[in-house]
Amino acid sequence: MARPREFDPKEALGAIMGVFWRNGFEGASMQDIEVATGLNKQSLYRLYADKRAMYLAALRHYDETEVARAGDILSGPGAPRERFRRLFNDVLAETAGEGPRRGCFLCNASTDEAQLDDDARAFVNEAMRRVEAAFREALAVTDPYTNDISLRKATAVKLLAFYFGLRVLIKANMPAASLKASVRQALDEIADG
Amino acid sequence: MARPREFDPKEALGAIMGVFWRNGFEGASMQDIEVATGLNKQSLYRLYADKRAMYLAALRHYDETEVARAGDILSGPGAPRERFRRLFNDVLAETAGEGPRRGCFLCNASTDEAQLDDDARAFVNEAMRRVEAAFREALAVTDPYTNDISLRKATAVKLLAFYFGLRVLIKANMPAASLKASVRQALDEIADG
DNA sequence: GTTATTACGGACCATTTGGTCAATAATTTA
DNA sequence: TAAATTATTGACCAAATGGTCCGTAATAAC
Repeated sequence: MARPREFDPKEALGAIMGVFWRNGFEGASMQDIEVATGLNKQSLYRLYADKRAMYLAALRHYDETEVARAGDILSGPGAPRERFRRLFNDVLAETAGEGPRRGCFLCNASTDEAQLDDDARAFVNEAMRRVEAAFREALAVTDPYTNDISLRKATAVKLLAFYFGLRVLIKANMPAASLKASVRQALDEIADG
Repeated sequence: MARPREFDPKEALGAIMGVFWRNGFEGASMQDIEVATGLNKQSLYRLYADKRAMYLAALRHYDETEVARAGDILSGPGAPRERFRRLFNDVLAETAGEGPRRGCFLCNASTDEAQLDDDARAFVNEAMRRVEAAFREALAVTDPYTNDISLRKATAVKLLAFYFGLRVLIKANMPAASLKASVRQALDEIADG
């Protein structure tokens, strides 16, 4: 039929996500995106209607990779405390190397709120709710969370706040040792059957 | 000597802070700032060298007002749990009305990191450390925190993460009732002599 | 009132922004 | 090989960006 595409759209999307994750919506210029993807504008604009569509696609991609990863960890084996230990350790891994601490794209996006259209804002809020739901389900596997629904809900939101706050502190370069100690305490407060 | 200024620079700074708080660095245009302050560019540029200087001044202003307010609350009377109850209630007050939920300027600024110069980044991180120190001091007034320093430090960072996470969730429009329940649980976990 | 000094406001500037167009190159079908 | 279709590229555009300049207005000192 016609000339085949020379690049992988999924790979490009990954690069786009990286740029928005690091720079935010306004902070990312189309030139940044061109450089990061190695594509020029025309190729990008054939994939996405405009910059907002790219941002939304980046959010979705984050949801399908990073958020899904957290979901997988939480739905794995073990009692709640063990599940959250895996999750928090996974997050803390970012503090190990000397690499850049990117924080949580959802938190960053939530901050960008003023610039975001309704679709993006709604998506961010909904993704956060899904993380909350995953937290609740991870708790529900043992008592007292299995039966005490309001305890389960409150604990899930409390851990969710801790989780996002942890990622903020990671981005703010809080020393890894401090963060580890706080994680240990947060985990100890999870009831373990 | 000369014509007196017709506006109050502190008032203008308050308006500037509001704009950056809401929109972030890149998201705030000079025009936004002109509108918010009611001043034109020339007057603004006589107060500040450039946009970055305005942003840094806005951060300092936030530190001197909002962060200081948190410090005041935490250094007030009462056992740790009571102090943190006051702090968290103060934060939750933002969820009461239908007004905009601005979140925490420090968190937002931390997110803007890529755009920020070293001064601003350093200031944000340092301000967060000061909040952490205020948390530690609020805990230190009663046992077991008075004597167990490592417990005090870990608890302070844990509460700090919860605090920032709470503000992220507030901005993400999490229902006030959920947040309140999580706060109650977080408070209950503070040892109270 | 004159002069020096400062504030103000709008016109102005170069650059960058997100976004488009048209010309060319590559590929498949017929 | 010819035609049709699509990818790629760089030139291009209007608008908005951060920032400057300059003429005018207002005030204080003398």
